[in-house]
Amino acid sequence: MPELPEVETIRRGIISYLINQPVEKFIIADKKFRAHLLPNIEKIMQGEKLIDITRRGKYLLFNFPVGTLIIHLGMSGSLCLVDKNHILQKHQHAALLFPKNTLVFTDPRKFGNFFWIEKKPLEHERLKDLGKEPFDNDFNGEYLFQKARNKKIPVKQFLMENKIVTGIGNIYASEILFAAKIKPNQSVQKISLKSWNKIAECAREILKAAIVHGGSTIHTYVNSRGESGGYQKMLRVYGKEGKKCPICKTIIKSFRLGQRSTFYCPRCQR
DNA sequence: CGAACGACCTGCAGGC
DNA sequence: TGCCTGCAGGTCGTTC
Repeated sequence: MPELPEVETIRRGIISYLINQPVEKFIIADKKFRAHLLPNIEKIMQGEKLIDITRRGKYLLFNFPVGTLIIHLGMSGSLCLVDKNHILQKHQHAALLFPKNTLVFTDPRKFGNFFWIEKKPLEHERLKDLGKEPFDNDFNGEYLFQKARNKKIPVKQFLMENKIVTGIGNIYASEILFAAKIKPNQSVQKISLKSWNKIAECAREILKAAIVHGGSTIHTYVNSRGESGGYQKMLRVYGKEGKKCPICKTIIKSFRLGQRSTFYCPRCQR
């Protein structure tokens, strides 16, 4: 579900409701989801005031004075704000109760992860090797070009490597390469600096537009209504196999690349 | 070392 | 209606 735009949309959607609020209670409803936490975490977090919610790649960081709760939503995870009297439903594995709202973590497939780290969250094992953020000033064609040396993989898989650039997943990788007019299976060895610049530029544009429109999937995180994000209807190739290319009307094709479905226009992308 | 692939989970759509 | 297969927004660990 969540790539960078969805995670960022969640962050923006909940932060104003929760910032500076103390945690009244932290509930772990399902012991089997991937909660890498201390046994006494409920006690540790009780009464702690939420200082800020930040993001690194697809990870959300809930910063408290005593430490940081790091949340990754996996494939099917979501966070939503519900009323105080909410009763946890199926697949709702954890909840953070604040004075005015409750934040609920829902994740049918249980690929999502919770971590707790006391100091320096960016040095957490899962975060320390992440690549550049697409919106970093020095994320550009030159950076990608350098990273691609010594690599022999298709460009789409390259863009989905979090050690190269964080936050681009299966949907946006296809969308970005369509915008950049590059074939998903093009070897990174064959891509010119000029094309890398185009890819970097398109990545920023696509991701920015997706954030502005509330992501492609879940949109409303308040009162738990799971609506589609506004960017869903702006997708140009992802999930469009058999439909016409919005630019040239050629039929969009799809194939498997690295075990992931991949979409492209055979005429626009070369 | 990089690259390929199975594993982790549950739900749903489609074919028979 | 039910069973089977394959697929779904991610990423880790193992193997070659």
